[in-house]
Amino acid sequence: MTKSRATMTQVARLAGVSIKSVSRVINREAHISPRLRERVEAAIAELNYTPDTAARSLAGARAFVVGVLFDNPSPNYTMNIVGGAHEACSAQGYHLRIDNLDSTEQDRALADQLEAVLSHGRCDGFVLTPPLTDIPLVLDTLERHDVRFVRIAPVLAPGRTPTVQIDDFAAAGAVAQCLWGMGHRHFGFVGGPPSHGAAGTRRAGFFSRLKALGLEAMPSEASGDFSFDGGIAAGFALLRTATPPTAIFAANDDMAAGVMVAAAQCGLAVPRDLSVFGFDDSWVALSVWPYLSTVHQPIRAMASAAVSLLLDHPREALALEPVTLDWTLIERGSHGPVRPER
Amino acid sequence: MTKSRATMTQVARLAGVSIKSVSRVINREAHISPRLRERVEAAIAELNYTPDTAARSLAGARAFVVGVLFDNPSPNYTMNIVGGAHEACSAQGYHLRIDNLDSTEQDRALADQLEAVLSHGRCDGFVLTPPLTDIPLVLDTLERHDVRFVRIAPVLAPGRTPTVQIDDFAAAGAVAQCLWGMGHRHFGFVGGPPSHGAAGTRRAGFFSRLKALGLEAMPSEASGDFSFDGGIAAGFALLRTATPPTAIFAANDDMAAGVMVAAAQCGLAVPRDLSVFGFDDSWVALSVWPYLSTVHQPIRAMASAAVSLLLDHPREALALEPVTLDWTLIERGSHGPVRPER
DNA sequence: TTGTAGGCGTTATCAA
DNA sequence: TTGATAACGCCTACAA
Repeated sequence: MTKSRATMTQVARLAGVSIKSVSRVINREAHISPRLRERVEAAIAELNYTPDTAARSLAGARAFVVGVLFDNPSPNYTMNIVGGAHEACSAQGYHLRIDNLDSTEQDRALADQLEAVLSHGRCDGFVLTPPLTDIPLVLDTLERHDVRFVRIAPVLAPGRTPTVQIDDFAAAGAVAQCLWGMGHRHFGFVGGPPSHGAAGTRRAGFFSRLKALGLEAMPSEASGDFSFDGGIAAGFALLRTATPPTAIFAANDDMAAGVMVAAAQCGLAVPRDLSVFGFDDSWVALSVWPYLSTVHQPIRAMASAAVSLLLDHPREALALEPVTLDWTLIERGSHGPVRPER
Repeated sequence: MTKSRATMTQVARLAGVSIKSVSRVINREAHISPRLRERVEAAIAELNYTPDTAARSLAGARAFVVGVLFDNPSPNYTMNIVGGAHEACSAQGYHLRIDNLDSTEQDRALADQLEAVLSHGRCDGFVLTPPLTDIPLVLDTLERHDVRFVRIAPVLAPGRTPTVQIDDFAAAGAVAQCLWGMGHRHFGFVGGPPSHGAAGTRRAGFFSRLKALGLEAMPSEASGDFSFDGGIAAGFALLRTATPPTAIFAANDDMAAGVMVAAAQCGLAVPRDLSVFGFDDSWVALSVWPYLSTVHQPIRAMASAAVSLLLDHPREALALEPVTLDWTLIERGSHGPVRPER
């Protein structure tokens, strides 16, 4: 039952062609007659042939390995990235490597971590996720080593490298629009740490739309650090004031969940007394009650796209034009119309 | 700066030995004189040599790939499994494959999924996670294909295959003990679906200890399905009764978080009016307020151990004696002493 | 458009 | 205890 896998030689024999021709078909090289290709493909199908990755990487230039570099505390986010990247890899017979860096380290230590990763084994390219995407040292080191990489949702120097992203600015604007449409006029915003640049973009999109809508008093602000704890603290800071906002937009879901906790502690019911909006549509959005209204970010798809970018383009032809995927406004239970003033 | 990696031949030349001897040292084979080994190791260190995985797998019997098979909806759980497994793999120069099966499929479809996974590429072994660990069809298929695998926290036929686990029974007993010690006498238990056998073990451990402690009225029960939603529903079922429990133990954290929501809806404050205990110490435990008291399960370590089991033992020497790791009772904010009867 | 020869870096076989 | 030498399955040159 354990029949050994077919080899290229066997395929060639069955198709009555040379092994090199089979190789050409497999690698979609040019200059092959349709007739030959057809016969080879038939043989491949009949033998259920799959090229041997080890042999290919030994003989050729490719390692058939793609790496994901991450430093994101949220397992939800990372799992989606890994899942999406892995899917794209495995569809093309590539392996996925994942390496967790610690960007809070000193520059020197971070550089060492990177060197270790790079010397660990051959790799055809890397996918970078925030906040690594915005650390100059990381980009510099990778470029110096002449390694290909694609960044996901970077903020720093967007045009510098191949990129996959969503339009954070527009999405945050849509949140503002939605809340405004429900009558809210007093807003709060919970931002992220400087290292997560996307928080800044979301803030800008939110504020900009509100201003365009005619809002005069800009939102009160508090800074979380993209964490649940930070969200609770920020929520208190925003809510325990003379004129608390009726709607709070947090730059990610974890912080939004924290804001909901703060609201409950303050005796405020969500969404009756306070509307809350998050960003990411991560796992936590469905682990709070009411379910969190948020912006869905297609993280898996973004990671897949990043890998495809890496694999589908020859070494020097990586488009620098960012690939921009669609976000979706997810209106669940944590927001609603503003209550009439008492 | 991009100096190409050293090869075995170069090491051999530098050490003044044959390439085969280097190979022997690398693979820790027997019958090598200390002197030779020493020289080879010096050369390896000097050249900073790392064996080429592709070449090794082409020439040898190993593929240098380990697979993780999962079907667990919780990204936290899966991420920890993947992280731990990956760590162990990469320490030994192995790649990690991850494959998501859908065990809700019909037998036939599930078998097809497995066949697809198995024919996808060579693999030196698999790590199975619940609930796949307890599906006879999966075990049978894997064994029929003569594939090595280790199960994590299986319930079905524990001695049948190499296994890594914790003592769910004892851990659940500790929860009972803790709650009992705080004066609770009216308990509720939220169980899981039959497919997740561990829920049954936890139930048994909880009930058994309570009985040993002298409790007469066994806990009221409700079944969630290991989900947040299920936990909310189960919480309502348990709480909206004439004599609601003062403490509820849920078989996992997601359900416990749901119970907390139900409690809040019922006007019960946690832990003042109701104590809640979860199991797993997953991400959600720190995304609710108060933080969830729970049992810490060393998931990463379990996955690492599973991979080590696979890699450190020759084909037929996989110990059947289960490897049992330690759990920890994590007492956070969701439980406390029972309130005196009103 | 197709085919031939050689080699990638390692392990396996067999001999010394 | 060591060392030649032949695979492993494929790709890169080059030739036809």
